[in-house]
This record gives sequence, structure tokens and C-alpha cells, in this order.
Amino acid sequence: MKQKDTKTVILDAAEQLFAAKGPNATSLRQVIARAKVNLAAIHYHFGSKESLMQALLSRRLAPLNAERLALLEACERKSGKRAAPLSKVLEALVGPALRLSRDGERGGAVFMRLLGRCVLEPDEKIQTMLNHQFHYVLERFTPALQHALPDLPAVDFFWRIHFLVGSMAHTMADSERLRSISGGLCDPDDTEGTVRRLVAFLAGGLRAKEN
Amino acid sequence: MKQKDTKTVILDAAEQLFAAKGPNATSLRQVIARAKVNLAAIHYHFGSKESLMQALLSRRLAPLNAERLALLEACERKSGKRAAPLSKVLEALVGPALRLSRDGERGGAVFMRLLGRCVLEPDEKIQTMLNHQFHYVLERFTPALQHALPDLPAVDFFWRIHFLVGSMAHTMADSERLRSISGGLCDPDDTEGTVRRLVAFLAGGLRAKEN
DNA sequence: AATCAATTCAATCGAACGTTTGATTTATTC
DNA sequence: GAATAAATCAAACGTTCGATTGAATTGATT
Repeated sequence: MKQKDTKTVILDAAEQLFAAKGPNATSLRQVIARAKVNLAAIHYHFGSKESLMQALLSRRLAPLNAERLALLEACERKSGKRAAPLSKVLEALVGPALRLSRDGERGGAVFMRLLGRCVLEPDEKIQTMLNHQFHYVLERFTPALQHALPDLPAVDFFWRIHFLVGSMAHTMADSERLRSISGGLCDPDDTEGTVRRLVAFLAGGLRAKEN
Repeated sequence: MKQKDTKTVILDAAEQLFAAKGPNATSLRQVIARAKVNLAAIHYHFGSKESLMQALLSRRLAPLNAERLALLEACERKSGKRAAPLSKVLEALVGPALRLSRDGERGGAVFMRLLGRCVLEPDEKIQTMLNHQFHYVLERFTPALQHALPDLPAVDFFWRIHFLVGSMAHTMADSERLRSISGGLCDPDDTEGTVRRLVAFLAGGLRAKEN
């Protein structure tokens, strides 16, 4: 039971490579080399490179988004009729994704990078996949965030969500860069610290008054 | 004198396509199709795809970074011995890049997208080019920002610079997405509004207190 | 042991990639 | 206006890509 089946081996190898270089910059031949399987196995088990990408996303995104929604509902229940506090809502949105990076087999850390990479990816196919996967999450979080920021006009609100997405995706995709930029001062492996700092930064940005 | 020479035609075509899909997702054959020149012309004038990318960056990045440094020096001179105000420093960093998008021929808007795209690009070659181009700019802006945030520990400072880069690059690369997400409410072509909102968000995030 | 579906395999497909070649055309110089 | 340099051209280079083929192998069911 120690050895994984071919499907899982392929998914794990693709996840690592796609996360590091992006899906389009990774060839199926690199994937099969790491997975140590035959090239045709990918098409036999998944059908195409695009379907492999789909499988990668849905394997981990479904439980991740479920966790987000559960956390949001919990903090809304706690708040009763009042608006849920901003930092708690942000925690529910950002926390589960960033905390992927400390899951047991460290497979989550790889997926976290892949997810950030996909958000920043220009490829339309990938964008369509993500929009489909995130549709309901955004539908729930958007009003929660707006209620937590009652004085912010809608235009500014959407702009700030855009800024938030940029920070969040960049942090998920490529915080490793920070290690060298900061001269080793910052540690991207410190998940809790990253979540805390990102939430603080985002909350500050979302709440900012005009200059 | 109206018609541009081959070099410029190639640069313009490559800039548009690289900005839209990323350099690695764009083939030289797509470039020559848009530029309406021969395939060999790219290698004759630039040597390789990589050198073409280099030429694209240095064409516009040199004057852009010069403008940033000039603005920074101006606001430091104004502040005398006191620390330059955060929003002014951010304006000097963010403003010139985002204001590219309203330059006469709208060529700047394309380069702005390309630049954002490159920052978010995993490709190491491109990262090396950017690091080289931005080295001195970062060397000047980093202490200016730190002086404007005297109470912020260095670790947190670098983390927040990382978050800042994510927001800024995402905004430069792909604010067009916001048009549909916001249901047409937000207008990415409103450059001044974008600069103002981004600076406000970043300043709020950089100044945030821990939760 | 025989059967049959599920899986793996080496080999290959056509298309597209960045790059190079050598001939041809255009522009400049004497 | 001949000679020389600069620029453009069609064609092909070798490589890699995602995808497909049909045979070989495996494992379960009779």
C-alpha cells in the first residue's frame, strides 16, 4: 500500500512541475520523466494535458473551498446580525489556502504555489477553469467583505479586491523569492507568520482612507 | 517618415503579443505575422528571442526608472532631513509605471502590461533581466520606504514589500479582468483613479498595525 | 488453464517551435 | 554605373511538442 497508483503518481509529478514553471511551460515528457511512467499513460488516464490540469485543480480545490465556506459561516454565525469582522473574513479566505503549506506530506505547499500560479496565468483556458471553481466562493465572500467595509463605495471595493488578489496570488505562487530579496530575513515556510502578516496587510489596505 | 523601420515594427508587435499572452506563450511566427516582416528579420536585427525580450525591456524601462528616481529625489529634497512621506514615495514608485497607460500612442499601456507580466513570470531568464534592471531602483526606494515606516520591523517590512509587488504587478498586468468582475463598474483605463486607489491601498497595507 | 478487460509499452504521427542558410533584393559608396 | 554593404526573402534545419497507434503485458474472472 506504500506505492501509489499511476494516476496519483502522475498527478503528484505534474503538480510539482506545473507549480514551479507553470502548466504551459511544462511538457508532458517532463511529467512522465519525474513520475517514471510511460508517456501514453497520461492520455490513457486523463485524456489530455488540459484534462490533467482540470484533475489537478479539482483534486484539492473542492475541499479547500469547502473549508473556506465553513470558516466563513462559522464566523458569520458568531457575529449574529452584526457584520462579521474584516480580519476574520480575510482569515477564512486566506488562511486555508496558505495553511496548505504545512499539511503532512507537504503536498499542499506545492498545490498552493500551483494555485497562485494559475491565478496569475494569462491563459484563458486556465482562467475559465478557475472562474468555474471559484464562482460560488466569490459569491459568498464578496457580500461578507462588503458588509465588513460598509463605508467603502462599490467601485473602490472592487478595486481593492483586485489588489488583494494580486498580493494573495503572488504570495502563494512565489514567496520563495522573498527569501533572497530579504537576505534570508523572511522565512516563507513560516505559514502562520505569513497568514498573520498577509491578513494584517490586506486589512490595512482594505480599510485605508483616501490620501 | 510615417512608416517605422523594421526594428521598431518588430518591437511593437512583440510588445503587444508578449504583453497579452506572456513571452513564452508567444511564438516568433505570431510576432512576424503581426509585424508583417520575414521570420529571419528577428534574428537579423536582434539575434534571438531572448535578445528581443531584452531589447523590449531596455527600450522603455530605462526612462521609466529614471523618472521614478527623479520623483523620489524631488520628494526627498522637499522633505529635507525628515523622512519623505509614505504616499509620496509610493507615488514615485507606482505612478510612472501606471501612467504609462495614458501616453500618446497608447504604446505605454501595452508595455505596462508586459512589465507586470514579466514580474509575475516564473521564467528565470526573465527574472534575471528584471533584477538587473531594477537593482538600483530597489536600492534607492527600499531605504526611503523604510524611513517612511520607522516603527515597522525589518522582517515585516520585507514581507509587505512582497505583498506590494504582487498588487502592483497584478494591477499592471491584468486590470482588464476587473472590468468584467466588477460588472463594468471599474474602469482600468482611468489611470489617475487607478494610481490613487492603488497608492491608498498600499499605504494602508504598509502602515497597518498587527491584528 | 483459458478468457477477457485493464493497463503499460515502444514507436510514431503531424504540427509547431527557434534558428540557420544561401540566394536575392535594396541601399550606399566610390 | 560598377562595387560593396545592408537588409529581406523563401526554404529548410534539427528538435520538441501533444497526441495516437497497435502490440505486449498484467491481473482478475470463469
